[in-house]
Amino acid sequence: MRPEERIFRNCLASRGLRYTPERNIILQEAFNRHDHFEAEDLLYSIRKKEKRTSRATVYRTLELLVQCGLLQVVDFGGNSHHYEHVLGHQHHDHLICERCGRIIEFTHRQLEKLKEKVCQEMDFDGRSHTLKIFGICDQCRGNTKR
Amino acid sequence: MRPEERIFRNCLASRGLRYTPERNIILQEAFNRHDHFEAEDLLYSIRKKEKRTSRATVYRTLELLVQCGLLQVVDFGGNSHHYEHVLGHQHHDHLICERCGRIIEFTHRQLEKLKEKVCQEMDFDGRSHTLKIFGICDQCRGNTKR
DNA sequence: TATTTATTGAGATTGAATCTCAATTTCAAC
DNA sequence: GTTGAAATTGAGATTCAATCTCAATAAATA
Repeated sequence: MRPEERIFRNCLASRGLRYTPERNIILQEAFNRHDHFEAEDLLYSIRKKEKRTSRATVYRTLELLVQCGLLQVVDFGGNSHHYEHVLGHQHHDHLICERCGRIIEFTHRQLEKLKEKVCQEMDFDGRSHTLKIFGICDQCRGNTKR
Repeated sequence: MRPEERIFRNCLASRGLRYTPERNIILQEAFNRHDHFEAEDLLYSIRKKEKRTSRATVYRTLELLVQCGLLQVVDFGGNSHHYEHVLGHQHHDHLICERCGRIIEFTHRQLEKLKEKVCQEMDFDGRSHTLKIFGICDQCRGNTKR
């Protein structure tokens, strides 16, 4: 059994909830993705495969996956939520290209340290953070056009 | 004339747009605020003062104020955009209390440096950034309750 | 004055997300 | 395997911020 499935099953069980076929399909589909995705995308993919699932169930299950620590909500400034995997991915932050919309992940050791420092100075119990840097990516800078 | 008004007038003029009474009211109201606000809040405040303005105009004018560099959109994870002043406020980042929703601003010199470094390493032309640290604020930690 | 262009506002529309509730499924207890 | 309690689902309604439409109006220019 894939690790995400075991975790999801356990998390559900611990709350008296069931591992249903629908939740299975949505879990599979969410973990087939290798980058950020939106709820509507996921719904669309599932329906294209003739697997019937309702919009409500997709949204509900994504919420459960977040609560179980398998997914995370990331906001990139659009009008919809994006999700990304937590399991098997160390914490990272994002570079966002304002021209092509590409999202590039990065990590930097010093950032964690800096965060600690800020929290100490501000007397804040920091638990998580997001850093987004907006700008122009290398590919777009290469293109003089547009 | 207040600096924000001069800037707005200039910015509009340079694009062949007009400084209308409605735009004036919205500018005033936006700059009376001293913290983050939402478009609907602003509309409500204006209407409470018997100044008639349409929803469409508020949204359109806020967009203009962003384009003119007077306001900035900030997302705190809710379902609506928040705006904050740019003019007269140096760049800052945010601590967000997950318990009481309080938003605390902070700045840290090292963060700017770190950003430069990351961009250099990633070959990215960074233009702006946002760092949000989520956690529990000092006040809420003081309250053992809840 | 006539013409062009920008602006406004009421209301319709969009679109993501959530909610409702009857029908269905699952599970545990008997 | 029957029964009852609880969880789950899905179709469609609803919410809500945000945007769009378009006719009426206002301002600038010729």
